[in-house]
Amino acid sequence: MQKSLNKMVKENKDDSFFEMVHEVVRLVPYGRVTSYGAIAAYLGAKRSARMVGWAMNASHGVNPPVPAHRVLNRNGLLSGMAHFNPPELMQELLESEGLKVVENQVQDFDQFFWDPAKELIL
DNA sequence: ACCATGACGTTTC
DNA sequence: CGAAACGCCATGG
Repeated sequence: MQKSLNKMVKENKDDSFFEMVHEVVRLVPYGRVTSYGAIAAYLGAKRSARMVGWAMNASHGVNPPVPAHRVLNRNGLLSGMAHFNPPELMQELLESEGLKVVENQVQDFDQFFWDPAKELIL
């Protein structure tokens, strides 16, 4: 699954896809959330939402840090919580930013939704 | 080139 | 509401 550390280090100059994803996620404002699909769409590959999620897998330990807790699936579900340490951390982070989470789902998701393609101006 | 693997998304049952 | 079937596509073996 993960590249060998050796290869990782050797290629760490590119990471193009991961880099872009991380970049966008870092731009998500405090207290706002977005979705994998929105990010993928913003990057021009709206059918590659999976790749976005995959990129998040590589967001552990990168610098600067990536606020992965602000990235949810299309339903506002904390689909990535299983990858946090501990899993409850994701929800706690969101709640600490003023969001309400019930049953692993962000309330008023559409209200806090931040779409890079619409709110971000290059 | 083929196959498996996903922090996804949409549709259908 | 949950589960499953597809579609999608980058990466790795």
